[in-house]
Amino acid sequence: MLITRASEYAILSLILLCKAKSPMDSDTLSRELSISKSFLAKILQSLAKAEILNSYKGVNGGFALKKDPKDIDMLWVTSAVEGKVPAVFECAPSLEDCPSDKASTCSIWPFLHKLQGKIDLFLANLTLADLLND
Amino acid sequence: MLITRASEYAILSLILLCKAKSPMDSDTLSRELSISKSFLAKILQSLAKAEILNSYKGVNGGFALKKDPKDIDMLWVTSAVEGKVPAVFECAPSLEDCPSDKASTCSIWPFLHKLQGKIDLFLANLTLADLLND
DNA sequence: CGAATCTAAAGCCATAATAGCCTCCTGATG
DNA sequence: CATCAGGAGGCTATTATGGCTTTAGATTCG
Repeated sequence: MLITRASEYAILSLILLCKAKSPMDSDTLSRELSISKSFLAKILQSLAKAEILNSYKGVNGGFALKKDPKDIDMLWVTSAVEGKVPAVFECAPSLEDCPSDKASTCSIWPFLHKLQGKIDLFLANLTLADLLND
Repeated sequence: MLITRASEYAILSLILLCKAKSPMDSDTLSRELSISKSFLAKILQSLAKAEILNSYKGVNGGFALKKDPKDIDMLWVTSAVEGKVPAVFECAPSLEDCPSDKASTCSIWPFLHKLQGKIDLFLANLTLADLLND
């Protein structure tokens, strides 16, 4: 969980960038999507750092997909934008870090772990191409 | 998207309530889960309003599942707690409400609609029983 | 029955995180 | 070197999270 608007905006941007074959600048994207320009700029920068987008400075610069749409999955996108894999619960990824002394006998950790696995699998199997095709 | 901690806490509570066969009060649940008592109380009230939980006042009162775990799906839970179906984007559920004059020719709506459908389907097909079994 | 007690329900207020705004800096282009 | 667009940081507004208090319904006991 913990999926915020940043992930939404990232996906929307990727859809537009996928259709536009030349780089689009953040200003154009924010106008097209009616999204806060500065917030979107940070999101695009995150996507660039994650190697999902290429960024180009200067005249006619902007952002463009760095990968094929079929190679861009939503887990990657949300992780890049949220700064981490959207975690169901802080303790879910690793039992070792559990602050509780009940770590080894935690009654809900197995279920959280399962839920997290299902969410991750869903996001990982959903690519940008899946959203564009069919 | 727009899935917050409230949904997490709701799921955690349901898992515990599923295992405890007599009603648990919000105070006990908040201690078991190390969650803010007052915030959890509001979440439990939402789940009660959505007919997912029964609530009992007075001595030995608390909350208990109203339905069978296999009949409680995550779309229902998140909708109840977030106050609405977690929407990818405001315009996604209905094209009619689109504030843009490009409604009928919106270049991303079809993709948003598809994404929303996939998320809804995933959540709707994931029941509390699924998290407890296997 | 009536009082005391238990717990949900509902409101208001404080804090923390997210979303959005603005300005300056950096690198690229012509 | 003038201009364009990304990079980075600080600041504000909005929303989410959490705390606290009061009210209301249910139970127990005398």
